Amino acid sequence: MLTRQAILAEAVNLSSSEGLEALSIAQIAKAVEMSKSGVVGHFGTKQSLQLAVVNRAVTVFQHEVIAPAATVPPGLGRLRALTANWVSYLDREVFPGGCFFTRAAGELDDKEGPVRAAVVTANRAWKATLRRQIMIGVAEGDLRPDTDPHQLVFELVGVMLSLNQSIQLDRDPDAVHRARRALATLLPTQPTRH
Amino acid sequence: MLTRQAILAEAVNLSSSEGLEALSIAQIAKAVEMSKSGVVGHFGTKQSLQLAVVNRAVTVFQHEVIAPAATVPPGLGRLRALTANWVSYLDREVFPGGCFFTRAAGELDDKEGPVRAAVVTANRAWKATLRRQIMIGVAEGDLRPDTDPHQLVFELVGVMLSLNQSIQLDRDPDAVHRARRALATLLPTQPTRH
DNA sequence: CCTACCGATCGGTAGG
DNA sequence: CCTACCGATCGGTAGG
Repeated sequence: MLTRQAILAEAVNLSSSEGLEALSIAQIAKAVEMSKSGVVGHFGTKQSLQLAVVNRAVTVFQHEVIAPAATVPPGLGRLRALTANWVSYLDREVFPGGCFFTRAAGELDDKEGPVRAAVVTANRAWKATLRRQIMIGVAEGDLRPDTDPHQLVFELVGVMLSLNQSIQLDRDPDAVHRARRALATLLPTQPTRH
Repeated sequence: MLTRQAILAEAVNLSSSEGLEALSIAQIAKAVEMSKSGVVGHFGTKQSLQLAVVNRAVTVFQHEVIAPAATVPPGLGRLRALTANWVSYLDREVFPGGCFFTRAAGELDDKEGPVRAAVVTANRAWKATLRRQIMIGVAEGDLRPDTDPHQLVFELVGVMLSLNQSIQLDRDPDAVHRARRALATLLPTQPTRH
């Protein structure tokens, strides 16, 4: 089990910077100083390994972005915590090469199969988390009553995708600042309660 | 020269759906019913082929998105035309698998070299085009005087990245509607002159 | 967990 | 433009 974790950690890093498709059992084996068949033994096929990698990335994301926001009361406050953690997660490059899911999404667009499905599920769950906090924020009067939760999620995700690209492609030192400004426009800064 | 164009057309399609890295000379050769060395003869190396593909994609993008907006007067009007064409370009899937540049950007994040540089240049030129129209719009009083052009470009790009992902990953039939709503929020709907 | 091997595919070259 | 080949790498298996 310990080696399995070591293999997975290496596989997540490799697939985050080289891509989920380019993930190579041989490369992982070399990185963890093991034979190729030793690696295969833990996962069976490359596809199972890819699925395990996606699940591991989900765990990391939950730990880095979602869990720390759980201490903040639901609604606009938690929504702001979630987006702030999200910016920080991209800024700190928790995954080498930027957001693991953005990268995986781009790669798996066209390829049907369980790996794509796993990424879609993770993405959907994350959007649902955001939407839930938006709905609570609306119900509590901290967000405008005519707020369309799906629409706001769409726009929040846009800010994060733009941030990810600005960091990774443009290497723009102002990227984080821009993202925070955009978020401030989308979300009221001070949760003014009742 | 005709065969070169045929090879390029095939290469653009392949790299748009499979990725610029996964581009395979052998696959292209099969697709255009030619020998591998026949293909190589036109480009020398895989890297030159990739560069030619990027340039070809730039030409397509200019033809589909930029050129049709040239009839509209510069400023907010043209900016709105550019973004509308951009939405249409993603909606019609001019490139199979979504925006060629978004995909390439995600893939080339980490890999230094001329191919990455070409994508960065193309991306920068496009952002500069948007920024120029924003500045004219501000100067003409059609956009708020406190508009930060870089900031607005960042947010416009976010809308398009979110649209691309919604179409390609989520396959959300409301994606285009969401993008248009987001754009309407960012850009005044009626260019009210003087 | 290992070595040793399989068939397939890769980018690229030699020689014509 | 072709055939024929190169060394490298791929995912996966046999047999231990």
